Amino acid sequence: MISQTGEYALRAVLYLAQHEEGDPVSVETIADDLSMPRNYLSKTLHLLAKRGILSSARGPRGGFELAVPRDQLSLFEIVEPFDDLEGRGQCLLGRPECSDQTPCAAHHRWKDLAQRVSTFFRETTVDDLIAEMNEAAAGAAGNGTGPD
Amino acid sequence: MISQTGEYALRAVLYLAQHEEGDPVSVETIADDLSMPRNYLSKTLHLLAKRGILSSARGPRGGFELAVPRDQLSLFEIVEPFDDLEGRGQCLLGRPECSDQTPCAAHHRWKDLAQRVSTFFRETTVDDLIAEMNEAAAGAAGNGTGPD
DNA sequence: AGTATTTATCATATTTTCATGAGAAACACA
DNA sequence: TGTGTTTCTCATGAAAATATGATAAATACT
Repeated sequence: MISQTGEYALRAVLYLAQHEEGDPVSVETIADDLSMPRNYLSKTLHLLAKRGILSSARGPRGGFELAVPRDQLSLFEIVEPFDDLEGRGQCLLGRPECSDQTPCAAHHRWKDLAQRVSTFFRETTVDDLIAEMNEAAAGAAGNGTGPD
Repeated sequence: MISQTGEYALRAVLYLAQHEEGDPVSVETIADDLSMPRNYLSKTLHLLAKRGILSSARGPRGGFELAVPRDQLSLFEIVEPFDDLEGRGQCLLGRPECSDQTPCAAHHRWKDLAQRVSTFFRETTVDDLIAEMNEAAAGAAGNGTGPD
């Protein structure tokens, strides 16, 4: 659905959202914890910083941190620099123009689903996912399954 | 959503479904009409033939044609040899295992949509798309917009 | 049999994506 | 001012996806 790079971006931002207290987090730490290629992640996060989604600082006590409140940061903004989620690539048959007026063979059956995917990325925030993780963790704890 | 190759496969099969009367269609013809790389398409269709979706014949009057009734051929079968639509790649965060029991942060919000996409490919047939094209064409004809 | 046509197959090239490595630039702290 | 830490940037490499070209194998037709 999304590229490897987009997935790295998403997971790294999620990680930063969970470690918001205190100093920024270094690429080294993120890459180690999430098993990602260090320098590649560095470039990826740098681009998100240029987009204003993260802030970066060099030198000791430097690193990356969120530059936007978690509940105002959509998945779309994180992934969009790396993957074309809308516009081109929207048409299942790859047509540059595919609309209600100039539909491809799949248009009417596909567009609703494509729209839902688009909406998912635009309306789901980082905060939503963090909240869901916490709920899942809490649910597991009270489940008899136990933590760990 | 799907790879270039998967898209070629889909469009070519659709083309074959629209030209089912008479002789098989040569790769040359399809590639020309749909603006696809000829030899690459040849390999792509060859794989579909090995899967039993198309039948191929060499020599004069040879070419490809559907080996399965249009209304029994799902988009899934056509695209699956080229794109992993289910299983891996299903998890938005790329986890090898992601289920209700071991959910990723996005699992609960994403799975319904992923399921819908999966269902779309499994349940939509070539015949469905052809029918929709014909309806669209008929609609345009009666619309005042006119054909052409 | 011979010839033209068409798929099948192999070798290779190109492009894009993903990844690694080294050094420059900025910064905190002593 | 110096030193170590970290991002930034560039150069390069590896792998996968996409594409091209040439030839072999099969077939229909004369």
